[in-house]
Amino acid sequence: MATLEEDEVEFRAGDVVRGTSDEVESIYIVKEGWLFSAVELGDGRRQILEFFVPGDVVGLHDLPYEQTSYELVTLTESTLCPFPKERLGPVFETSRAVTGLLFTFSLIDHVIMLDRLKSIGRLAAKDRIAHLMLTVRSRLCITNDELGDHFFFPIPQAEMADALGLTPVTISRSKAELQQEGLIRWQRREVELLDRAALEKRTRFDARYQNLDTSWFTTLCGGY
Amino acid sequence: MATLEEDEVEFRAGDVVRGTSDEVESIYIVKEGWLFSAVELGDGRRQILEFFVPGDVVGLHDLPYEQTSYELVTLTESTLCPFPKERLGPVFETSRAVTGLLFTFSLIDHVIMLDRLKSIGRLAAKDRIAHLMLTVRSRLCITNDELGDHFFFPIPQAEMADALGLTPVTISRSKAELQQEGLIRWQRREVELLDRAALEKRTRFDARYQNLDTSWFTTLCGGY
DNA sequence: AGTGTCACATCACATAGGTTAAACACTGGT
DNA sequence: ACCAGTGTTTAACCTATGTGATGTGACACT
Repeated sequence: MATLEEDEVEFRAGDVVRGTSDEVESIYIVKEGWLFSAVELGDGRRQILEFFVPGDVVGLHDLPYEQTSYELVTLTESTLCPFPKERLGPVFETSRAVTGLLFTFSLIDHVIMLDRLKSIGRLAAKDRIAHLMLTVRSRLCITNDELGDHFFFPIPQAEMADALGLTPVTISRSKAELQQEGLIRWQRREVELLDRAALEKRTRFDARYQNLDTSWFTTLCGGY
Repeated sequence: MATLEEDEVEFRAGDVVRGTSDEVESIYIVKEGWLFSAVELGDGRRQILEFFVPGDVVGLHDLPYEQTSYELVTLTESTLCPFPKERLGPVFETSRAVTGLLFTFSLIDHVIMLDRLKSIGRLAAKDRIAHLMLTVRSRLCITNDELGDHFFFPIPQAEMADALGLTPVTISRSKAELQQEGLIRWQRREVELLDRAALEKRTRFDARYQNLDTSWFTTLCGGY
C-alpha cells in the first residue's frame, strides 16, 4: 500500500480537487483532511454522495470511466496522495494483496451506500441526521480505536442538507430538536452522541466496518 | 465466467431467495427473471436497494461480511446460478480476468447507486420514476442492443414506491401525470418511453454503462 | 356465474419539510 | 473595536407527498 502514497498534494478548505466530467487521471488516498463528492443538478440543487476522512481511498469507482462522474471538494485543509490510473494496472498484476484490499474497500463502500439509500429513502429528517453521525463515527473508529462518542465533525449544515436530501433550515430545526431531546449535542465543529444506543435503534444502524469475514480473500490479501 | 454458472436453482415469483442476516454462502448470477434486494425497517417500511435482471451478478458486496446485509426477493419466476463463496478465493487466484471483470462490475454498480442516491435525494416524484425507467432501460440495453423504448417492466407500484422512497399512492398519481404529458406510457407489465430525450434531460440522466474505459484493467481482463 | 384476491386508481384530509426572508452570531482581517 | 463575510437560527407561509379509506377492474378458483 505504501507505494500508493508516494506523491502528496495539499489543498485549502473549499478547494475543488476535481470537477465533474474531468478526465479520470488518478485515484487519491486521503492523508489529511475531510472531503466530499457531489453532483450538481444545474438548477442549484446538489447531492452530496460521500464524505471522506483520512485513510479513505477516493475515486476508485471512476476507474472504469473516461470521465469523472462527480466532483470532489475539500471541507478542510487537506493532503491527498494521488496515484495515477495508468500505474494501477501494473499494481494489480503484481500485487494480489492490493487488488484484494481495494476490491474489499469498494465492496464495503457499496454497502455503506445502501445504508445511506435507506436513510434518505425511508427515514425522517431527525433520523437521517442521527444516521449520518453514526456512520461517520463508525468510519472514524477504524483509524482510531479509542474514539468515544465525542469527536471532531467539520461538516456545515448546508453540506449535511445536500447529503441527506434536506434543506439547511430543516437541518437546523432537527438538530435543535435532537439537542433538546438530549440525544446529540453540537458545539462548534464537534459533536457528542449522548445516547448512542437509542440513536442506533431509531435509525436501524448497522456497523458495516465490523463483523467482517476476511476468509474469502485472505489468501489474496495476506490477511487484511 | 462459464465456470461460475455451473449450478442452477429455480424460484417462483415472490420467493425470498435469501433473508437478511442469513449466513453469506454464495453469490448468484441471474440466468432468468427479475429480482430485487431490500431492507425492512421493522415498522412495515421497506427500502428496495437494487433491481436485478438476467446477466446480473448478485451478492458480490456481501462477500466481506459474515451475514447478508439485505434480503433478496424474486419479482418473477427466476433461475439463478449460485456460486459458493469458498470457491471464489481460488477463482480470484487463478483468473485475473474474472477478478477484473467482477471488480469492474462492482465499481459500475456503485456509480449506478450514486445516481439513485441523487434521484431519491433531490428529484421530485415524477422525475424519480422517470429516472428509474431510464436506468432499467440502459441496463437492459447491455444484453439487448436492439432494445427500443418499449420493453417488459414487471415492477409493481408498491415495489417502485419502496425503491424510490415514495408511497404507492404517489406512484399512481405521478404515473398518471407522466402519461397525460405524453412522456411515458404503461400497459400491463410493459412500458414505453415516448420522449426519452426529454426524460433524460429532466432527470439529468447519465448512461453509466457507456463511455467505459477498459484500458486500466485490460491487461487483466483480456479485453472485456 | 359467483366470489375472493390483488393490483391499481381516486378522493379528502393531514403534515413534514420546503421556501423566503430576516435576524443573529461567529470568524478573521484591518 | 469595527467591519465584512459566512454560517446558523427563527418565523410565517406554502406545497408535495403521506394517510386512510373507498372504489374498480382483472384474474383465479370453485
